[in-house]
Formats: sequence, structure tokens, C-alpha cells
Amino acid sequence: MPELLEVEAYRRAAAGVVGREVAAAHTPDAWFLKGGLTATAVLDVLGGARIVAAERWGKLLLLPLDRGPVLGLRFGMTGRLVVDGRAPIERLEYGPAQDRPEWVRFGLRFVDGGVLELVDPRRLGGVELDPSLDALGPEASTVTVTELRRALGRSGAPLKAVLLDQARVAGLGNLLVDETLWRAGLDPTRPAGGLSAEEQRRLARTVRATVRELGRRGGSHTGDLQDRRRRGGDCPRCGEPLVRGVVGGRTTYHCGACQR
DNA sequence: ATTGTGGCCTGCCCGC
DNA sequence: TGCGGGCAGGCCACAA
Repeated sequence: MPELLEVEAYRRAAAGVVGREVAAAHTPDAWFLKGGLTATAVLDVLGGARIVAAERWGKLLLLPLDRGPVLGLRFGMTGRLVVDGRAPIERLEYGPAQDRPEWVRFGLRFVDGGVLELVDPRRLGGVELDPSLDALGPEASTVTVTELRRALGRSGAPLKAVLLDQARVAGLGNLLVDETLWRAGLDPTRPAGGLSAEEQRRLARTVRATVRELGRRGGSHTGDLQDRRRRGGDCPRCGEPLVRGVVGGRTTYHCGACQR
């Protein structure tokens, strides 16, 4: 996904539909409806309802309705939001360049004529009513050292796997985590529970700073590591060849010299 | 309970 | 040009 930064851009775009009344729902793909949701239920709940806010927790976009229920949108790896024909993010780093009508998996048309669409070629995203927030950890962009210490706990899992786990910290994805750990000088394979107090502080600070800076630059793909995140890439800091591996089930690049 | 693996689904890019 | 393999910013069900 769309990691936290991209979903935040979607949230800002979705703020444009706050106060508007839903006239019709477009649900061409039953598989995209999650948690037992059906096309009929979508119409029942959303028809005539008004969206009262646009919120985000981690990578989950939340659109509360005046009738009470909350519409939850997830974007998978290739999901994009288009509001009134305008896309806050034109093209995702690893997504297709084009924009085919059949990739629209969910849509809302408003009484004023506007439209909100979720476009997702790979269909890894989804739409859910009243998504549970119990399983989401503290928001990464504002995570404190206390929250982070709790998230890391005494876990023996690799540091990177814990940071990717939305139940421990919400919002970070593969690119933000690689960039953050590189900036913090921490080896992604280290046991998460083994960080010193100083390293925990440094990590919490680096998570927040990385999210903020890449947000200003325009997205999760704007990190200093990004253009070296390929086979044969070198560390931007020391020039050593980056190590490519799999950590937490995801392709991982890190510098064996700078990250300890 | 925690951790790791495989699978989901589709499109693109590279090498043959 | 065509085809197969590998890869992709996420997440969930399952097994050990």
C-alpha cells in the first residue's frame, strides 16, 4: 500500500466528500467486500447516508457515516483512491501505469454528482463495514518511545518483522521500515526485544522523523535508500554493497556495515 | 502466544 | 514476438 503516507494523502482527498450524501454504490466485485459485507448491505447502509469525517489509523481509511456505521477502506499493495476524478497519487511505485475501468473495485456516487472510487488492479485491498480497530497498534507517525518499547517487548522476532506487524505499530510498510532502520543504523534481523534503551529511543525518534520527512518529500518511495534498493545497490552513506535478503517475509535491503 | 510460511490476485519486466 | 519466471509499498489463515 500504500503505506501510512499514501493513505494519509487518500484521507486528505476523502475529506472532500465529508458532508456529502451517498446516492449510489458501485460494487462490481463481491470478493472486494470483506467481513461478510454484501452489495445489498452496502446499498442499505450507505444509500442516503452522509459521510461525516475522513480519518486514518495506520493504513486503514475510515469514513464514519451519520447513521453510525463506519466505512473502512484498505488499499492492499496497489490500491488508489480517486475522488471526483482526481487522484492524489497518480501512480504507485510498483503499480501499473495505466488506469483501466475494470480495476475500479468499489465506488460511491454522491447526490451532488461527485464520485469516490477505489482502484485496485491486484484486488488485495478491500471494503469493510465497522472494521475492528482492536488489532491495530499505536500510530507510527507519532509513536513514543514508551509505545515502541511495549511493541518490541521481549520479542525474539526480527526487528523488521515487528515494525511491519500492524498489531504492534500501525502504518509502516516495507519501504518505510527499510529506510527507517537504515537511518537508525539498526540491523533488521536483530531480535526486536534485544535493543538497548538508547537504541529504543533512537528508533522511536527515527520512525517519526522518517515518516515526517518522506511525507514532505511526497511518499514512502522518496527515501535516501530507495534508488539503491535493487540488486547491486550500494549504501548511500558508506558505499558498501547492500545486503539483500528476506526478513519478515519481505524483500529487505540493509547495509551490513552501517546497520548493527 | 508467538513466529514463520504460504497463499491470495494481477500486472509488468526481464531473459530466452 | 511469445512465453515463463520472478517480482511487487499488504494481509490473512494456518502450522509448528
